[in-house]
Amino acid sequence: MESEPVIRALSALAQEHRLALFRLLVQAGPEGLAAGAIAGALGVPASSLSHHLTQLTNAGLIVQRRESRSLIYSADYRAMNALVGFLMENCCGGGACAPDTACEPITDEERKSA
Amino acid sequence: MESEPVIRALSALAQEHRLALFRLLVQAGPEGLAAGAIAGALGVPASSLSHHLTQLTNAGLIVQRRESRSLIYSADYRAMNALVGFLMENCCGGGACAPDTACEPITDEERKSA
DNA sequence: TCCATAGTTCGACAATCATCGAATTATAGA
DNA sequence: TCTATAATTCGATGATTGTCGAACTATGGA
Repeated sequence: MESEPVIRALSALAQEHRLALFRLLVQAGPEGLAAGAIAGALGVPASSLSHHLTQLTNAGLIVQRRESRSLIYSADYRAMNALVGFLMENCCGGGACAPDTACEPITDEERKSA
Repeated sequence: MESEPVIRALSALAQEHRLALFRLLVQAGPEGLAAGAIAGALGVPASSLSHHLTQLTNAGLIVQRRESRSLIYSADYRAMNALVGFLMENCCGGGACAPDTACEPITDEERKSA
């Protein structure tokens, strides 16, 4: 994987409203949400939201589909997973560097106790 | 976890040189690398690099230690893992949304075939 | 066709960010 | 103490980004 699309994805997520938006869609699941519903949930003006939706779409993190007059957005889980994989890639030079937990996503247990 | 530190971490990584720098440290393992060695590896002027090192440090993604005249930087794996956990949090509303692979990091097999 | 609804594009402005040389601070050795 | 090495801080500059109202485009129903 090239690093340029990764930068785009990270830049897209590195913004308060877009991070909230992406997480909203991640939690909404494959059904997604209409642009208007998102604007309401986040309290962001329509034109600003549209700008953010474009950024996330260009980054490949979300996808758009039309349903009558509404445009429905949903998270692209594969893109998110690819991003995570890229960050973890060749952790510690590919060798044994530390307990497994150090190179894998934290477990639910760890997350709750944090 | 609050979203503000997550934004800081994502912003820190959303930059060509810092992403390369962070990945360099991830691959270098716990031993880390001296600032000068990093500057050489990335081909970035010392003052620019220092700026980036500060950003990554403030984001909690890397840590610094002194070893004689050199300052050694190394990746903080826990921070990276916490970041990943945050992005995955409550995926699909916490319910069964899709095959497991959709909410977990991709496997090595998938990564290679991409 | 005409109107209402759903979103996007445009344009301008303020704010933040990356860059890099010069000056500065910190450590170690002679 | 004096010098050399290692790295950071300072300061100025150009570029990118977030914001939002107004104007525009697209769809669907009467």
